Amino acid sequence: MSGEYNPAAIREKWQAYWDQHKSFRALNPGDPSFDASKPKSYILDFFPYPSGAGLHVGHPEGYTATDILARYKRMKGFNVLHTMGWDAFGLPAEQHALETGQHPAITTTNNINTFRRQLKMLGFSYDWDRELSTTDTDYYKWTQWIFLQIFNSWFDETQKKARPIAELPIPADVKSRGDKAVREFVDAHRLAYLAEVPVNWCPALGTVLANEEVTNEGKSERGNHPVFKRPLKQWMLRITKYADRLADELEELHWPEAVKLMQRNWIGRSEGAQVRFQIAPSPSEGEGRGEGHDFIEVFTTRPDTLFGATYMVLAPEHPLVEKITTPDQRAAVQAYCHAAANRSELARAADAKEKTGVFTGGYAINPVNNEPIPIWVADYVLMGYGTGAIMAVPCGDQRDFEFATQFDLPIVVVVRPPDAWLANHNVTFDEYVANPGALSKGFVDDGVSINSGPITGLPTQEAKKKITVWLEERGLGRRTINYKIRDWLFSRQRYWGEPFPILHGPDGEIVALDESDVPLTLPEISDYHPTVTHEGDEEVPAPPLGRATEWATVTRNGKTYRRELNTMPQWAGSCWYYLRFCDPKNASRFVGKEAEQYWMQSKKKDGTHHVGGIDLYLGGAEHAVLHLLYARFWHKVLYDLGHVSTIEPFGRLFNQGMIRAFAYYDKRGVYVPSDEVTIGEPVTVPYVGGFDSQALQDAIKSGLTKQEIQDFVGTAKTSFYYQNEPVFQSVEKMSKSLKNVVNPEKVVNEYGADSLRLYEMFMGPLEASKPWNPRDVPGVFRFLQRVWRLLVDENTGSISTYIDNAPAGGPPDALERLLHKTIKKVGEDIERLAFNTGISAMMEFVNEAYRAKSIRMDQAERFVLVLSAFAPFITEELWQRLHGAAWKTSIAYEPWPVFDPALVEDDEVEIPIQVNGKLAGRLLVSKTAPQDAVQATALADPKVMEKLAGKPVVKAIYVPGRMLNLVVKG
RNA sequence: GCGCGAGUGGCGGAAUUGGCAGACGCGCUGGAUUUAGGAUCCAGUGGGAAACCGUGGGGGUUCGAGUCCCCCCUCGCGCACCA
Repeated sequence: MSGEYNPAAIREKWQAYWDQHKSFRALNPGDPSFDASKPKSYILDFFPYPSGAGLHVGHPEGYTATDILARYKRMKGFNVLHTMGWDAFGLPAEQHALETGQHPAITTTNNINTFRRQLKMLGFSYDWDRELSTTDTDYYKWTQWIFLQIFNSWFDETQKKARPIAELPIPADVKSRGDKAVREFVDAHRLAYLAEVPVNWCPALGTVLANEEVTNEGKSERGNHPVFKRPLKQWMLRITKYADRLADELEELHWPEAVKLMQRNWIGRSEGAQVRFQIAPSPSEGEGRGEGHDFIEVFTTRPDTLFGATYMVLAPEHPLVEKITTPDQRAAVQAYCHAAANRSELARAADAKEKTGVFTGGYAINPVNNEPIPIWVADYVLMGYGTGAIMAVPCGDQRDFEFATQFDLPIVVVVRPPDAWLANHNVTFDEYVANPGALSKGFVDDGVSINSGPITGLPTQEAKKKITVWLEERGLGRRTINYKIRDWLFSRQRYWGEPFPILHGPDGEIVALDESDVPLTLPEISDYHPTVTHEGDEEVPAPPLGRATEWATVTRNGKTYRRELNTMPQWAGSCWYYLRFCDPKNASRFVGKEAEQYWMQSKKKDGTHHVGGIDLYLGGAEHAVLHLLYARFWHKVLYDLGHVSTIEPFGRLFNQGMIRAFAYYDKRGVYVPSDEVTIGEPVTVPYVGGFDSQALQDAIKSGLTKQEIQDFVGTAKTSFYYQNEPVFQSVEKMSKSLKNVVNPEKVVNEYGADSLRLYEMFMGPLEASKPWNPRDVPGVFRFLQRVWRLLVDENTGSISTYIDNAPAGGPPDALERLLHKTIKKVGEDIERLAFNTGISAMMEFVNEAYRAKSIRMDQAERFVLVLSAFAPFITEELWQRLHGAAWKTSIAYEPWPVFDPALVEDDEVEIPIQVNGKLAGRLLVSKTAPQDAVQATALADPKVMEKLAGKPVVKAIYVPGRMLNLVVKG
């Protein structure tokens, strides 16, 4: 090898070495030579879906960050668990199979091979012996096993935890009704159950879709086919039982607050009251209607406004609509409900500005004042939330207010707004009460109850409590908690997923396979298309697994059973992979107890256990809600059943920001090719700020001239040119259509893996969304070249002449001090995932050593150690070269260098001298210098004297080692 | 509409607790070396001739504000009739 820095050759050499020596194998408790005295660190990436496109630059961003931390922790003496696997079930491979006929397993294997090869190029220190794929039989065996645990348990409300189904108490009256009744009772309490639920049904794809697989236009994300809401019998997981724990137990986690908030919002816990409204005989209809026990139950968070309830609204799907509607309103109501049924929920929400609705002709009795109030049907009330019916209080709710003003329904003010609010809206209290509809908005916040019987005069919070008690005493209502979260729709009509370990008996009996019967492997089929069958008029999904007729039929004890033909959603495999990584080869358990306890339990500084065991879980924000919520739910079930030892899986969570791309467009808003844009003199040109290019083009098309638009929008500075015309820079998502996708493999080939790693970390804060600038990559490459030339003689390839072989020790020189600072700074920055500033500190050190053209051998070694967490390839090579014949093994387990706190602090510092807060001069002083000495020196400084202009100092603020501020009058 | 986050040179960004704004890198300018350079090295680089002015805009607190408070603007993300 010649002496020049050759990243490609170095990469190949060390990649092979690490592979051969299994350098990053992590030992488990019980393994020979496992060192139990070391602390552990479990550092985990969101595992990828191995798509056909291979790695994009977003993958290495997170993976490099965790790799730096993993390498650092290893050098700090931790046992590190750092692993990689594949979330490989899912729709793309199946779609590919539909198009090409290639089995999804083949596509998946090919894609995994590409991903693995590309990841290995980047030098990540994964324990590749622990690699797993959710599609491995050995893996999904245990996914099915966990499903069986969920299926075979129920939620005990008193203990607030899951328990084995065998422990479910069966009420005597159920028992007395026989085996079938008992079976149905049990099935109705399982955490996994079959239910008829409204789902997103896409006939063209032949499958049910999750909400997030449906676009805002009510089309399928794949293929853009229409999607309808319809009831279907599907597998559900009872996640709602865990709503409180999922919300409350977020508290202790070291997670971004934004993610916690998103999860809490998704769970959507709100406290209020359920209130019963009797249905009244309609005045126009006379007697005979609404007799018996008919009542409408509503949920409200504002029971204090009950006296202002002037009408009620039912969702169009509400079961009582038909009963309540009077004959003369029937046609209108039916038409309205029919129209609502044919619009997706999303379409209904889209035109939320316009309230629609129709009067049923029926009335209900307001339980607090016995007033009859009209019952309407309107689609702003959703069947899926609360009871599907509301009491409408126009004065306390913005939507009710809008509806009331639109349909001219009475508005009764029952909450007195604060005076400030009234003043803000230019009305007096009397004017507001007399005519609240005159304003464009009602008052919906907390105030003081008025015209409200027993709660009149009480502030909102107290009024809520008192009226709830009042209702409870009279049997009219009770305190309730409502959640937005729904049970988890857990089945898909697809081939490429985990089969359910479930049999259906001839009489509708649901039978789970024994634990010893899993894995239930996917059968081979020749056609992956889902289809529909017809049951009467109904289209019923026929999942592709139905084609495996032999597989699907099972005979037991002379009875014929049909296998469940649905498969599990892609989320299933990712719900527990972090547990399998602890013990991936275990054949008898989903994870060995000892391994689980070692890797998943994490101690806090005070010695107590952290609620969640994984020390760092890092990935994109796109999984902020669903994946993390589902995985937490499974984990809690496993905890309740005694299978895992922590209540939460992910102690610390971090979201990396998205890497985007610069894009350039000209004054007409047309994109120009990025690689032909040049930088020139900054000029000020008319600019269409606030427009994106599409909006701009639309504006031009709609008749505005370029000049008119420019006059309207002002000017901006640009220094980018395309064909001598100034162009504007914007930041966009990388996309195939804009042709701005950066391929990491190309960057590796051009600059080396270390440069790619370093650049991705140097771009900016890990959590920030930031643009990829190809122009900046050579900067970090040059840094690595400088490191190389500092330590290696380019002509001979032996150790550089800059290296001074003086023994370590002796009086600390400036470089030694800087090295100690660098070691401290880089270590701290790694811990807080601030890699960009750590890299800049290393650059400063190299610049300094380079300026001096001299570095001691022991300093060189310590610096290489620090750099090795970031740039593993070049540092392995340098480590070997620095040691010559004495070299033994990889740098990866060398101890992280220690810094001396005394050498990190400078004794003498330059501090600013300010006069009235403005800089007047600088002074080199001892850190511990007393104020009077510093002040005396400062006052003698000519520049300071000039600033003071002879005025007396009335006050002086001195922060030792930081600054001195002299305050003068005037 | 509601919630969260952000706005700093020509560009990416730094400033961890209210204490020298612009670290580090890119780009640019000048010089050295070189047959040549998209290589390397050295120096300079917020604006302004200067006094001074400068962290989206306006106000405030403070000896002192990029950082804290109030109002507004812009961008990004999330939720979106959740009663």
